[in-house]
Amino acid sequence: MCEAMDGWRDQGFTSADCPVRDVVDHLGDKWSTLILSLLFIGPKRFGALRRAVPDISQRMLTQTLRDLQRDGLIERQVFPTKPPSVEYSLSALGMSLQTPLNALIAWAVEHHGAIREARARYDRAEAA
Amino acid sequence: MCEAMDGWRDQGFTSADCPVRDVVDHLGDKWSTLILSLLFIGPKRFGALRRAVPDISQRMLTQTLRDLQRDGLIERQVFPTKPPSVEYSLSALGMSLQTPLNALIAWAVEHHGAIREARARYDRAEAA
DNA sequence: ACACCTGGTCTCGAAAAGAGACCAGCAAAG
DNA sequence: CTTTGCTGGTCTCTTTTCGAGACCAGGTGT
Repeated sequence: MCEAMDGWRDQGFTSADCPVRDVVDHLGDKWSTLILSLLFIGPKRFGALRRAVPDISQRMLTQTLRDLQRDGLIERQVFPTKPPSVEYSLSALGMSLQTPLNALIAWAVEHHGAIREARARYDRAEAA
Repeated sequence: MCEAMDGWRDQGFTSADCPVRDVVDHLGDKWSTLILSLLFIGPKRFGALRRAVPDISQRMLTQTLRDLQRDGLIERQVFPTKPPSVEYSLSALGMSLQTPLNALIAWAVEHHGAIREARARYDRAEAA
């Protein structure tokens, strides 16, 4: 697809290592963006994240966190407390994502109404 | 999760109609972002999109386009040519997404290397 | 008559996600 | 001193989703 990236297409990206694919696919994990936006506020423990996103399964939370950690966006730190607690926090790389991601979130908030209207219109039209 | 959205949490969003969920989930469709980034360049026909993204199945392309259309981000126009051709283009709403989405794409391009390194580091560490 | 272009839809097997049980280790309650 | 609960996970099972590829209509070129 990097055919799309006007200025970037000449840099020799194939589908496989196209930055857009590589990065956006992960943000497209449905949960990743959500988790990141929570960590923008500050470090959170596993349980806190689970409570903050009630409809994520424990399994997916674990997996999402691991993926983000693997990509170097977040850091995992285990504290040897009585019930050992695990804290997740943004890495420097993760921090740098904050600005563009927040811009996107702001767009979402601003145009949410328009999208819901468009959806309703579409559904009404196809019902006929 | 809208607990996360500092300023927005008090506006009465539940999980169900939280703008972040509603919008980001769709961008998280893996293909949506890709298709949108192609349409930022200009209107494209179905076949052109399929050729531009070689590893998308026809089924998913159709579905992705329909979802984007439903959300009012793109418009579909049928031309009654000999083999009827269909052109997809951005709506005004879709246009407004261009700036924030491009910011994200720019981030992806800039930090792609760092992510790949982090990934390699992680994989090397867990292999031990 | 034949293959072929267009933009799709239908079916089927594989892969991924969700729900929920289960686990170890320790602490406080009873 | 047994029970209950908290911690952060993993394992299994079921449901959803996805990808590959066949098929379709209708017109055109050969």
